[in-house]
Amino acid sequence: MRADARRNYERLLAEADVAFREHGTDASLEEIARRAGVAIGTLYAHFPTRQALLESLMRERNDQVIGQGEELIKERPPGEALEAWARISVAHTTAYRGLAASLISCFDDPTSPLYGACHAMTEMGERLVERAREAGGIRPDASASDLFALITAAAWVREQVSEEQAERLLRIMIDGLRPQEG
Amino acid sequence: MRADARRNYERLLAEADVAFREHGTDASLEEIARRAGVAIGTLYAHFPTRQALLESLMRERNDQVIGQGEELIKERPPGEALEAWARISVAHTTAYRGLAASLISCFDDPTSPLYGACHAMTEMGERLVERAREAGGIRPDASASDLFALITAAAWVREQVSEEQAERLLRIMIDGLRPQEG
DNA sequence: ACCTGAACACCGTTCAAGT
DNA sequence: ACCTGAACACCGTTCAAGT
Repeated sequence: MRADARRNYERLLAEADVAFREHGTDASLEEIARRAGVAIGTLYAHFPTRQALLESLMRERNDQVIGQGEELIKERPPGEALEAWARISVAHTTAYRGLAASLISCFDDPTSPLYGACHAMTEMGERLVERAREAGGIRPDASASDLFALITAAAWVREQVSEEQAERLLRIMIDGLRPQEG
Repeated sequence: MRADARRNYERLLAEADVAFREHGTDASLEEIARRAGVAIGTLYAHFPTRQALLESLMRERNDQVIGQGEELIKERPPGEALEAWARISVAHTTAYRGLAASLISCFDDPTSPLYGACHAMTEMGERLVERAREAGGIRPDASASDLFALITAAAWVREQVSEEQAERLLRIMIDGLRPQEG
């Protein structure tokens, strides 16, 4: 990659982050290009779709979330690790308004640039769920895709509503994941 | 209201319903006007905002949901009534893609045309929650706003994902609403 | 009292032409 | 190898002019 191209790439990512933070994932691509000091065609050359841009922005952060899952598995009892990782993932999915929707909609779309990210998260979820299930910490029928739906739903609520309210629903969902009597 | 105005009003509502069903609540207003056979200005004269249009579309349906809540209170035990009404409300909120977001975002915005609908739903939720709480059917700290968040979150998931997956998460959320051990 | 539709501002996306 | 920006298609919203 040529040096000027690399520089444009970095500036586009930085401005996209600013714009997505401020206006959500629907932010204007033209404004991102303008603020990065490049023509709109340059943005499209580097990122053919909005999802591709989003994927590049999330990549590092996503790796971190997976890494934190590994650590939790090593250091914490099953139920605790699962809940802690769910909370980390919700916070992660709250980076931009609209991100939760982008993530859940690529869950079963292998052609999406974000599919890899979803898949990696689901695999880590699978390990945490499996471990908690063996320990009897969660209901036996709970799956990794339930956890994924729970995380994105909690993040979506968090986008729209007070932190207190979002926390209350997250509490209810996590409790609902535990073994049920009767 | 003049007869021709009334006719335009009705046609706009009918076409908006078609468009929202097909493209979600972000459907093109210009297309709705075009299909209704009126100029775009006429649409704006009848419905100053997209939310106002949505509100008119939901009004009847909303009254029905409240009415069904009344019946459930009369005919069913507290826990059962609550769960049944939650399911009815989720289905109601699934009418158009994007409706769950519109509803939750007007929850604490009294200036929104949809505020009345949210408020009515929350009041009915309050009655059902109160009744279930007295019977010990739900956790003592659960509130009507928790129920509202739960319903919209479940509807949002349903918009994005298979009915089976949505049902699984709804089951988890409703179970999490029950009294928790420990 | 209601309707029309041009006008304005904005956006996503492509692609021929430039360096 | 990469960048530019005009061109096209589309949309939301307003408002002066018409009936």
